Amino acid sequence: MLNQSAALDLTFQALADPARRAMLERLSTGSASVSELARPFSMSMPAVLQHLAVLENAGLTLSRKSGRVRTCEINPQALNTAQDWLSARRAEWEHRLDRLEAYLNELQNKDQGNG
Amino acid sequence: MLNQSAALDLTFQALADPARRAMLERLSTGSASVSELARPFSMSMPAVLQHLAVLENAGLTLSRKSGRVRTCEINPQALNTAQDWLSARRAEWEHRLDRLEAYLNELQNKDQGNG
DNA sequence: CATATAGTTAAGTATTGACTTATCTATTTC
DNA sequence: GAAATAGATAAGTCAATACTTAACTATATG
Repeated sequence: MLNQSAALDLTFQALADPARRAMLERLSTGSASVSELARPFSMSMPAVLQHLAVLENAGLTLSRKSGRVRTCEINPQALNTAQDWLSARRAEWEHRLDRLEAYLNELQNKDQGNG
Repeated sequence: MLNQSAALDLTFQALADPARRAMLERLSTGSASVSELARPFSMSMPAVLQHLAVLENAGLTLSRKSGRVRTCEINPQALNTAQDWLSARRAEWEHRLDRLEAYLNELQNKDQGNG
């Protein structure tokens, strides 16, 4: 069990690499084998495996092996953590802007009363 | 000018650190000086400045100096890049699930026809 | 003007990250 | 069952991160 902050660390860290994002983009269109995921990259297989380990460790993907083929897929709830955090920040920030706007309106009304 | 992928690299990288997220959380409630942002942390001032530089370099924050005080704030459009990417992935992924569902329904209808 | 305050720069260290090559293990397929 | 295929593990390299302390520069304030 991982605390919220550590989960965000892993998630954002995993998303910070273009190769890993590309793998997620591929996976968001359907599951794929390791070699299939590796194909677009000019990168050794161990490098690809490390990227996949980062994704899986962050809970962004799942995989199971059948025969000699490992099939990877996106973990449904995966992006929630990240999206929720971003949404919360934006909500807070917009709330603050609303308050500021209300305050400015109030000031303006007072000015009109005084003018 | 930065390409889309490099911008995402910087953004997610910046978000991957708990101290930087905490600073953004603080800033999403209103602007703050450097020392104000530093206060909650048991971290040297240079370390705080480096975190702030990462945030600003990623376009997540803005700052200006007046007198001897530097005031930092959130950059409005900052979280868009990250949020858009996450939304796109989720959209793709859900679209795929919809297609799968449709396909499974189709299969079921055929089965009923054959039953 | 002396001193405290707010921030900045430089330089060094220790850890983590993103790879590499080489080697090795299972599974298919012919 | 020999050879190709799919993936895994080990170990090492190089650069980037996340800090540190020390020293320095402005701007306020008593």
